[in-house]
Amino acid sequence: MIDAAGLRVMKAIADEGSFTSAANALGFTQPAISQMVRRLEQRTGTVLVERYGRQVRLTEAGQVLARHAVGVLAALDAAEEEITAIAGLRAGRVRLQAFPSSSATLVPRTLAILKARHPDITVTFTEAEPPESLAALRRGDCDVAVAFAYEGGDLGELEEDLSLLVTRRLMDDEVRLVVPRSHAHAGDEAATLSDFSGEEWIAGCPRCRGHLLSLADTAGFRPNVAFETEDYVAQLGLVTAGLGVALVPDLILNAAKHDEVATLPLAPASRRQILAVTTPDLLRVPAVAAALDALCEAAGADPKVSPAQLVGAKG
Amino acid sequence: MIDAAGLRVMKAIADEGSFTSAANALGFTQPAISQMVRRLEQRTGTVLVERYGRQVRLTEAGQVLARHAVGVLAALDAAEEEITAIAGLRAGRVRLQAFPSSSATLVPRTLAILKARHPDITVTFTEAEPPESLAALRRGDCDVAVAFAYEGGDLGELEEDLSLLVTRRLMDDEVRLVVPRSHAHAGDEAATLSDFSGEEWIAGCPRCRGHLLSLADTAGFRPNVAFETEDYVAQLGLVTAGLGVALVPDLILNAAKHDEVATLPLAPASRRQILAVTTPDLLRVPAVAAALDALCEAAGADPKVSPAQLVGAKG
DNA sequence: CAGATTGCATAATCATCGGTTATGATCGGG
DNA sequence: CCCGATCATAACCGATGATTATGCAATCTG
Repeated sequence: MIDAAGLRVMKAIADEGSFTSAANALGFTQPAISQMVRRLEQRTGTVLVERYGRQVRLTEAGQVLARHAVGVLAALDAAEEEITAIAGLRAGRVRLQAFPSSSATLVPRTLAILKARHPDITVTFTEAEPPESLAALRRGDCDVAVAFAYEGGDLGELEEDLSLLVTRRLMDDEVRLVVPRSHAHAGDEAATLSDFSGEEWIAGCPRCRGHLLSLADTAGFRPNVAFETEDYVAQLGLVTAGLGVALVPDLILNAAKHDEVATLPLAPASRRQILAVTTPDLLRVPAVAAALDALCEAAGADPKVSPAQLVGAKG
Repeated sequence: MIDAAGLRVMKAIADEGSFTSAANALGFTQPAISQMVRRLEQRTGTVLVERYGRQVRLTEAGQVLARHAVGVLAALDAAEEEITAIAGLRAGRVRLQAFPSSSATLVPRTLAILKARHPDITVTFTEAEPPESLAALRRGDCDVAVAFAYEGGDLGELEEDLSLLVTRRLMDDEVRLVVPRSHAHAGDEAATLSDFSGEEWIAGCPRCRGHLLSLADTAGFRPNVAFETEDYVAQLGLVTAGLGVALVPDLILNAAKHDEVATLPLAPASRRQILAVTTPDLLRVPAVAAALDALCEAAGADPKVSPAQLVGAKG
């Protein structure tokens, strides 16, 4: 019944004192004001302005509208300002979820970049394994999920349902075999998995364990998994103690101290892809786009820095 | 840029969780919501809803709009409610100005009627002589002015400029000659003004004095005005004390005690019209219209009661 | 007092907005 | 694997809300 335009007009009349001035103030012509008032009057069924001679005055009802206009228009302006702040990255929120081993290096670097570039957007970070983070993304509880996908026997097979989602490849994370320094193969240039079929194995998270089993299956053995822990530092400790060998991604080795163990590249090499995942719509949200850019940059997936350089520099 | 309709839609989506439900809640069809959202999105340049599969969720920007919608829509409702209250006489204001001698009878009766009939409208009353009350009306500081106009030598001549104003005739107020009980003509049925050319006169307000001079001029003499006071009770007191004679309207005589004096109708009779004056626009304001009706009723100008009856009953 | 000026109202016109119905595409469930 | 639910799109259409042109009345001015 009453809309913002009507209120704006009433307030302009109250402020300016005449239809003509109100029209000028609003950038309209005088007849526009005339009929706007007439429409308002017949909509509300009340007299809003009192015409006396060639001057107009607001009636009580008109003053009521003009008075309310102040608050309503202010609220609308505030909403608009908030929206444009979000659009202009002067505000906004990104809810990031990343799997634990990325929290050590990738995420902190991303947050630093984001903070430096857009200090006014607030970033929320939650540690979550890909199944949960992707579920949160689907549920709407998360804007960007950092996940990983092993390149299994059949290359490119992603272990999660990524339909309806968009992914951005951040980096390839090579998986290495970690053995004690004292191990017979510790000095090898590369490790052939079948050489370690008799070892005791230390497995990581469920999906990593699945990957280990898959690789071993290809190599023709079934590994003897003696320990399971999601804590990579603990895995390295167990290897150091000579209690077994483990497959550990580069991403971890770059972040955790591992002087006491030997890390061998696999032959043939095995990698996992680190992916940033979001939805097509969120991709167009400035803050989310900025977060994705920061992730790429932190991962070295930016055109200027090739993934190889980055991995090489740290390995 | 953002209007109330858009906010209403965003809030409905937030509340209902889907376009279809929102459309039902608002009484629209689903495509209406679809394109409303699209318009809003391209106006603001931001993504407002996130489509995931066949469900929609608000983005942060969308939630901002939905959040602001609550306040804005509440304010609009409040404004609308105030307007309809005024239209329905459940609220509203009338600023009444009346000349002093009407304050005694006419105005109190009017206020009582108004209060009984529409207890929720607030009436402001200011005592003012017609020139000032009409000026206030023109200035917009008053909604209804109760004025009087003498029917001078040339009948129907109104002493005020009533262009642009509307008048409603409330009653005819006959002017009587007031003389001491002891006066030689105290027992006459009617008074011929020329018989009193030698008297000392007690004049009232400037316009009443003007009327006296006009009547005397017609009767062929120039009255000797010994006293001037706007206080009618004082006038009666002066007459009682034998200090002179005075022309006093019936309206006063009906209200003030005057046992000690004789009141004679003039021959030929002289009257003043009591008028309610307002502007054409204000006439359509419910509270003003109600006030006018009450005035008419209080004055007996209502069709059911003729002015003659009323005046006769009280004289 | 007449004429110029000012300010609102009205008429005719036109673009856009904001709704409708009809239909298509796609996701999720039986 | 098909069906139902949900959103998107297209075509259409009336009402809204602006414009220009003009009229009329009040006020100011010489």
